Amino acid sequence: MPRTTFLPVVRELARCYQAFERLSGRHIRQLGLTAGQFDVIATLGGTDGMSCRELGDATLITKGTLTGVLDRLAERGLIERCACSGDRRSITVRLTPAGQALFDNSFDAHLAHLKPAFDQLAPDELAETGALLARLREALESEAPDCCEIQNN
Amino acid sequence: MPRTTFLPVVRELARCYQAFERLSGRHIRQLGLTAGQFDVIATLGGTDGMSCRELGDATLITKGTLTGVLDRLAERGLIERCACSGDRRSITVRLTPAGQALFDNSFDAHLAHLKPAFDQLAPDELAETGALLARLREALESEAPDCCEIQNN
DNA sequence: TCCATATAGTTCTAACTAGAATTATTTAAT
DNA sequence: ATTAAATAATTCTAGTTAGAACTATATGGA
Repeated sequence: MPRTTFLPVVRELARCYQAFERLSGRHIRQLGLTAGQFDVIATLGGTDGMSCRELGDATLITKGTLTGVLDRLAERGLIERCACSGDRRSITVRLTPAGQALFDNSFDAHLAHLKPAFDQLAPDELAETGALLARLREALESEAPDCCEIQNN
Repeated sequence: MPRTTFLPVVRELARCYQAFERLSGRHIRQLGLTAGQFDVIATLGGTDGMSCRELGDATLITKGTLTGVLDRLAERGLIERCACSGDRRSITVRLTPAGQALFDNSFDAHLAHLKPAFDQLAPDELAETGALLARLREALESEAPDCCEIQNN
């Protein structure tokens, strides 16, 4: 019996993700940012700030890592942390005017950098890819619950 | 105009890859290995060794990183490096008997750990996912050539 | 009120990451 | 034979990674 029908899919998933990171990362580095830093800037752009928790959820950056990423962005004056919510455990992270300016100047340029690659697929192919990836992700998540929330059995 | 038809796909790609890494990594860590270490063991398993270059290509591990991964595997006696090829710049990396035993004991178990997730998709869905990922990867790679091999224009 | 538990963010550790620079060796062209 | 360019692996740097431990604050019972 063929014991690994899914291994080729795993391989393509990894290679595809890596190819995206390479194309995307090359441009982001030209902006003087890392992938994680750009992710934070792009997520905060157009909002009036969010907590570390929300930011971590939106960006896929783990909370332990997020602290360091925010430290470096704050050092460069691109974001600011303030205790503006009622909960004193929580902080609100927000783009500074400089961070907002960077977002305005770089986000569309970054999309333009990526667009030619995605234009090579037909719209319905792209949509189908997204749908299948979502299905696969749900399957993977159902076997690896985010936290300890193993639902009864 | 909708300026970002492809952003949702990017998002799903990242989330799906991360979900896989989480499911896979959890099991691999129980074996006392990291993802990269397991990748090397799994790639070398059943072969009679390969060079760092071949290993890097097969595993998606960058050559700078590979040195460190191999160092740690060698420290633990799971792989060995020897200068067996004609080219004295090159080394051959090979599983030791202990490494081979680890491969024999863990590879099938790891597949079994992943299988329930992939079983949630129909075979033709899996095949279609793999095909679309391959198409997207090719598109991404065509815009970000691996090295400096920009083909004429 | 007091206590157990949960949550927000930070800190810590070992390992991985890309990319650039370095060393040793090989190959190709003079 | 000699030199220039290419290649294999290692080293180096700054940053990211997951996970676990930690501190501070909040919340929901007894």
